[in-house]
Parts: sequence; C-alpha cells; structure tokens
Amino acid sequence: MSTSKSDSSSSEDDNELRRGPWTLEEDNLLTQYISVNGEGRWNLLAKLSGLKRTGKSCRLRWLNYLNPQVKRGNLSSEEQVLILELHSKWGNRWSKIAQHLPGRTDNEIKNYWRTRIQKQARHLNIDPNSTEFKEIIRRFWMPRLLQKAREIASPPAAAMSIQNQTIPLSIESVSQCSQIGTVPTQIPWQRPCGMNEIVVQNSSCVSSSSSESSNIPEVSQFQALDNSDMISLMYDGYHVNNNNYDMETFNLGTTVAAEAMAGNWMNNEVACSLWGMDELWQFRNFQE
DNA sequence: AAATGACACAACCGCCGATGA
DNA sequence: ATCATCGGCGGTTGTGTCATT
Repeated sequence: MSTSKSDSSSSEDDNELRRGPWTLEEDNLLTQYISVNGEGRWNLLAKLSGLKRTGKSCRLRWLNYLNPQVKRGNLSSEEQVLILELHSKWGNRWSKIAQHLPGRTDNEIKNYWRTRIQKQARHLNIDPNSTEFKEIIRRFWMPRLLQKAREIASPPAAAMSIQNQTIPLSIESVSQCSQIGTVPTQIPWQRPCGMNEIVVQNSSCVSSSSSESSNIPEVSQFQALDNSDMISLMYDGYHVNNNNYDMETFNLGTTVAAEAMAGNWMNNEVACSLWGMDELWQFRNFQE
C-alpha cells in the first residue's frame, strides 16, 4: 500500500458528508442553486449542487437562515405576545405557531421559548407547563408586552406615567410598532366592530401596595377586553393580512428599519424579556 | 487579563406521516 | 399490502459570544 494514511483519509473526507457550521461558500452554493432550480427535493439538491451535506441539512439551512423571507433580529413585543398566546393554545407546535409569524421560523420560536420563557419558569421554580406559570404569563407577561408595544409605538406619551387613565390603544399604533422588523407598515390592521379602544392602566402597580383591594392588579389592566380577546384581535389582523403584503418590500424595508433601530430596540428587548424577577415574585406571592 | 459561566442561536438527531414504486 | 424514500417536526446538543468573577 503506497497510499499514505493522510491521503486515504483526505479522499475519504472528500466523500464524507460535512457537518457543523456552514461556510460562506456553502451558503453561496446553496443559494445559487436554489435561485436557479428552486427549493424542494432536498436530497437531489444536495447531490446536484455539489454540497457535501445531507438534504435535510440543506433544507434546514435554507429555511432557517438563507431564505430571504426569514426575518432577522429580535422578536417584537407583538410577536412575543402572539407566541405566548398561540403556545397557550397549541403547546409546542412550533411550526404551527411559526405559520402565524411571518418571517419567523419554528426553530427561532422554539429557541425563544426555551431560552426566555422557560428560563423565567426555572427562576420561579415553576413547571413551565403548569397552570400556575400559564397564569403568570397571561396575567403578568402579556399585559406587560402589550404595554411595551404601545410604548414603543409612541415613546413620548409612554414616558409619562399615567395612572388609571383610559388610554386608547389603537390597532394602528400597534402596527406602527411593527416597523421594527415585524410586518410592513402599510398593512392595514383590521379592527373588528365595537373594539375601538382598550382600557389600559399603568402597569407599574405590580408591587401591589393595594392591600385593601382584592383585585389582582394585572387583571384590571384590561377592563374592556380580556387578554385572549386582545390577542385574538391582534392575531386576526396579523393573520388576515398575512397574504397581502409584498414580501420583497417587507424584506428590504423592515430589515433596514430594524437595523436602523437596533440600538434602542435591543435595550427595549432586554427590558421586555427580563422585567425584574422581583416583580414576578411579587406577582406570584400575591396570588398565593 | 484570564477563567468561568450563562446565554442565544445554529445545527443535528430521531421519529413519524405522506407518498410513490 | 409492503417497503423505501423524503420532508417535516419537536427535542436536544454544540458552539460562539458576552458578562462576571
């Protein structure tokens, strides 16, 4: 045998399937192939494209990363609310949930749930699947996210702490918030009849000093609608208009907008996902 | 400045249902 | 009817980055 070990192993490597992170060259190859031949038939694609990857790997790379329809950047408050609501309905049906968040992949949503939501449950020593934790999400988290969405939509107004005032939370304002990488601003959000405004109270009252009141503060935040109504409202608009938007405009426009606002948004995002555990604890203790 | 830990996200794995030969 | 293949899904692991000590 004159063939050295390194030679044989290198020829083996040539035939072996690659694993691990994709290189730029592989990305380019896959993108180029799909631009010419379209996606699908992944095993065939893997062979014909010259990529030393499995069809599955190619599919995953395309769907989760390379596909221009994939939205980059942090999840907006509305998207987070949608995820929470849809997860409460469907559980870990990530792909089903992802179908209702244009540009978001099941993988991304799954990661979000595991790294953000389940983390909070762990910190609270609660089973993330427990009804107790679901209640915390519904009563504490969702109103906060909605509040955050409204604040982002109109920062100056939000800067003022408004106690016990009726604040019209228009769907338009929520859609404005969507400029931050969610949905195109030109999408007309639909407003079902008779749902023109939502009563929102300042949510900073979590550290309940209202010992005389038997109401849980968060419950009173939505007097006109309960949370599920609100989510349905948002969700319907989101979903119905899903078919209407121009994907190309969306990708260019919102991505640029998202990048432009990345700095502020990051800060908001951190605040969104990590509102103090103190507050969560207080909320939890209040319930008990 | 280095070591360590936590976190976020990309990628892989195994299973399952659909489809076609 | 059976088997093989493929694509999709959810769970899990690997890895790079950032923060903390």
